[in-house]
Amino acid sequence: MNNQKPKYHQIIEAAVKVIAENGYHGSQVSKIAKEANVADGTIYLYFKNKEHILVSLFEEKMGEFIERIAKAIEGSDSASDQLYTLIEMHFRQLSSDYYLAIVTQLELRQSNISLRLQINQVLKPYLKVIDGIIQKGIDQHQFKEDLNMPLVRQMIFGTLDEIVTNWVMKEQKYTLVDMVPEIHRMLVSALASK
Amino acid sequence: MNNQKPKYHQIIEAAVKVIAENGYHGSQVSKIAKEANVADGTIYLYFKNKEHILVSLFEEKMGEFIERIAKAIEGSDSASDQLYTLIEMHFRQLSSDYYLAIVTQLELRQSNISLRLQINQVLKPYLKVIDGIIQKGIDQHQFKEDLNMPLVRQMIFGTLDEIVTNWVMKEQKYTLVDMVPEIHRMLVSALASK
Amino acid sequence: MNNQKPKYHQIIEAAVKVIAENGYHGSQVSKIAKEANVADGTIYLYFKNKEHILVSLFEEKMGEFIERIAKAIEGSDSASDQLYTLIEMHFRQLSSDYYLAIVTQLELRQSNISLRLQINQVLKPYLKVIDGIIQKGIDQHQFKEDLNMPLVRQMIFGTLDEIVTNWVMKEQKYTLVDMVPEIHRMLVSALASK
Amino acid sequence: MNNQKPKYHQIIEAAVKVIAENGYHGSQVSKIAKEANVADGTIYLYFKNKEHILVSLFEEKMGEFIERIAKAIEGSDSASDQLYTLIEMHFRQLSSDYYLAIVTQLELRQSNISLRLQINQVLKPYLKVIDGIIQKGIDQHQFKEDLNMPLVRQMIFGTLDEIVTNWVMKEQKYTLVDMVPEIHRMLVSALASK
DNA sequence: CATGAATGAGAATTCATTCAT
DNA sequence: CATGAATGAATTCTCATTCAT
Repeated sequence: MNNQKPKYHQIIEAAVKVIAENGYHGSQVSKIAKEANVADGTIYLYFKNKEHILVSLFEEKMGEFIERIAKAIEGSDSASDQLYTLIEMHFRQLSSDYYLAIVTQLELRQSNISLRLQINQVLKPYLKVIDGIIQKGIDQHQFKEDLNMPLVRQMIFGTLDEIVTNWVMKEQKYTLVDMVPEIHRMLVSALASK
Repeated sequence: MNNQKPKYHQIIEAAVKVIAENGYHGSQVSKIAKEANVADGTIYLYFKNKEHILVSLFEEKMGEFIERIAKAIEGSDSASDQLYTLIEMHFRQLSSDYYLAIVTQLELRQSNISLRLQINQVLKPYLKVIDGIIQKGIDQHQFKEDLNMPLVRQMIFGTLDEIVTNWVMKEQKYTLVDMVPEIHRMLVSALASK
Repeated sequence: MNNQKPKYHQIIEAAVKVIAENGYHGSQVSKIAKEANVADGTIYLYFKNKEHILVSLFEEKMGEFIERIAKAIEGSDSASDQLYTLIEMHFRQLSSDYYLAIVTQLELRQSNISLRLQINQVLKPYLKVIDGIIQKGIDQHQFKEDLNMPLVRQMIFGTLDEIVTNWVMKEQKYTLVDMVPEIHRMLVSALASK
Repeated sequence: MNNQKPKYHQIIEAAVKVIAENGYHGSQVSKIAKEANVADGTIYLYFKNKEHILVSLFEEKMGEFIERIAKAIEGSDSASDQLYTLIEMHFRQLSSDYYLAIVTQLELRQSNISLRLQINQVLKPYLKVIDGIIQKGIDQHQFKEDLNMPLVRQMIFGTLDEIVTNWVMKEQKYTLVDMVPEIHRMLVSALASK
C-alpha cells in the first residue's frame, strides 16, 4: 500500500483488488475500506456512495486506458496502422493488469442499469477514437466510402470486447497479444475498399 | 422438476415479462409468482431456486432460438448464404420479441458469475453452429483455410451481440434487420479466401 | 405472551413494553420483534416501517382511551359532571397502565415531527370531546357564553397533560386520581358563567 | 468552558438558527459549526458534547426569559397583576423570537430523556416565580388558601405551554398576546378565593 | 400438488467526537 | 486557541426459501 497516495486513489486501487478477488457482490464497502487501510466512514469523504466508487474506478482506469491508446495512434498516418495499434494497445493494457481485466470485463457488468449507463458515458471517447480511425480510412480510400459508421464501430468494439472477455473467462490460458495480427487482418479486410 | 406441466411454462413466461418490465434487481420471486398466478411456494415445486428459473428461461428461449437458426441454415449449401441466414434469423427473432431481447441482452447480464457460466453453456450449441459455418466455408474454399476458429467465432458472435445490445439500449429506434446485408458483407470479407 | 392474539396486536403490546423499558431511542426493531416472539421480518408483514408501528400503537391505545371517555360522559347531562368524568377517566386510564403512560407522555414525544403530526391527528377526536363538553356548558349556561373555544380546550388539555407528565416523571409517588376534585373545581371556576 | 468568549455565544446563536431551520434531527454539529463560522473541532473547546450545546442554549435563553419576567412582576403588588404580567411577558417574548419559540416548543422536546431532565432543572426558577405569585395571592386572600400548590403551578404552566405550542404549530396565524386577557381571567377565576 | 405466512441473515451509511498539526 | 480529516459503531429493512396446513 502506498501511503503517499492520496486516499482517493488508495480507495480505488483497493476496490479493484477487492472486486477482482471477491466478485462484485462479495465486495462490501467495509472490505474495500479495510484493504485501503482507511475507516469505513473515510470512503464517504471521497465518494458519495458505493456506486460512485465504481464509476470513479472506471473513469480513472478507462480514462488512462483511452488516453494511452489515443496517444499511441497519433504516431501513425495510416488508418490500418492506427487500427493495429488500437487493437494491440487494447489487449496489451488489459493483459498487463489482470485484476482490472476481471473487473471491467466480468464484475462491473453485473452492476445495475444506472451504473451501466454511466459506464457507457465513460466509454464514449473510446468509441470516438474508433470512429476517427474509420473516418481516416475512408478519407484515405483504404476503407469503403459508404461504410455505416455505427455498425462498423460496433463490429470493432464487439469483436475486441468479446475476445477479451473469453480470454479472461478462460483464465488467460493463452497470450492475448498473439491474436492481434489475425484480428487486424480480418477487420481491415471487412472494411477494405476493394 | 416437471417440464411438461403448464405451470412450468407459465412461470417462465411470467419471469420474462416481470424482468423486462422491472429489471433484474426489481424482479422478486413473489412478483414472478403473482404474474404467473401461482403462490410463491409453488415456484419451488418447479424450480430448485431463483437462479434455476433464469437458467431455465434462457434454456427454453435460447433452445428454440438456436434450433430455428440451425433449421434455417440447413437449406443452403453455401457457407456465405448460411452466415446470411444466421445473421438475419438472429436479428429477426430478437426484433420480434422485444421483452426477450431486453431480458437476454441487458437484464440477465446483471446476474452473478455462476449464472453467467451456465448461460454460456446454453450458448455452446449456437457457437457450434457458427463453427460449422466457418468450417464449411473453409472446406468450400470460400473462407481462408488457416482461420483461427475460436477467434473468428468470437468476432462473429461479438459483432452480432454488440449490435443487438446497442439496438435494445437505443430503444430500437431503427430496424435491426436492415443491417443484415452490410454486416454480412463485412464478415464475409473478413473471412474471404482472397 | 398471548399466542392466540393476531401478531399485529402481539407486536404493538411488545412495542409498548420495550419502549417503556428501554426508551424511544433504545427500542430497536429487533428488540420489539424478540419481545413479540416473531422474526424481525414478520414486523414488516404488519407494519410498513418502524414509524408505522408507533403510529399504530398510538392509534390503537388512544382510540380505546378516547372511546372509553366518550362512552362514560354519555351518562351525564351536566357539562360540569362530564368534565369531572373526563378528568377522572383520563387519569384513571393512564394510572392503570404505567407502561402506556411512560410511552405516551415521555417517549413518543421524542419522535420526529412527521410522527408527532400523525399523533396530533389521532388526538383530534379527544379534543372534539372536550369541545363538546364546553359547548354543552355554554348551552346550559353553566359556562360563560363568550368563551374562546380553542383557548379553553388548550387550557384543559394542557393542564391535564402537564399534570400526568409530572406524575410519570416523579415515578408516580402519589395517586393521580386523588387530584381530580381540585382540578375539576379549578377548571369549572375558570369557565363558570358568574 | 469559557463563557465570556464571543465564540461561545456565536455557537449558541448558530445552534438556535440551525435547529429552527433544520429541525432537531437535521442539526448536525458540523452544520452548527458552519453556521457559526468555526471549525467542527472548535465546538468542543467550548462545549463538552452536543447535548451540552443544547442545555447551554436553553440555559442562556431561558435564563434571560425568566429574569425578564421576574423583573417585570416586581413592579406590581397584586398577585393577579403579577400573573397578568407573567402571561403577557411569556407570550411576548416567544412571539418576538420565532426561532427560539420553534426550538423550545417543538425541537428540543425531541431530545432524549437525559436532556429533558436537565431542561426541567433550568425551568425550576420559572416555576418558583409562579409559586411565588400563587403564595402572594393566598397571602393577599385573592386566591383560595387551601390551593394545592404543585397542582396549580402545573395548571398554569401547562396551559401557557400548550397554548404557545399550538400557536407555533399553527405557524402563528394569530396574535398570541391578544389571548392574554382571557387566559388571565380564566386562571384567576380558577384560583379565586370565592 | 398448492398455498402463503413466517423466517432471519446480511450491508450501506451517518455523524458525534478526536487529535495531529 | 483553532482546525478539519479521519474514525467506526450502530441499525433498518429486503427477499429467497421453508413448511405446516
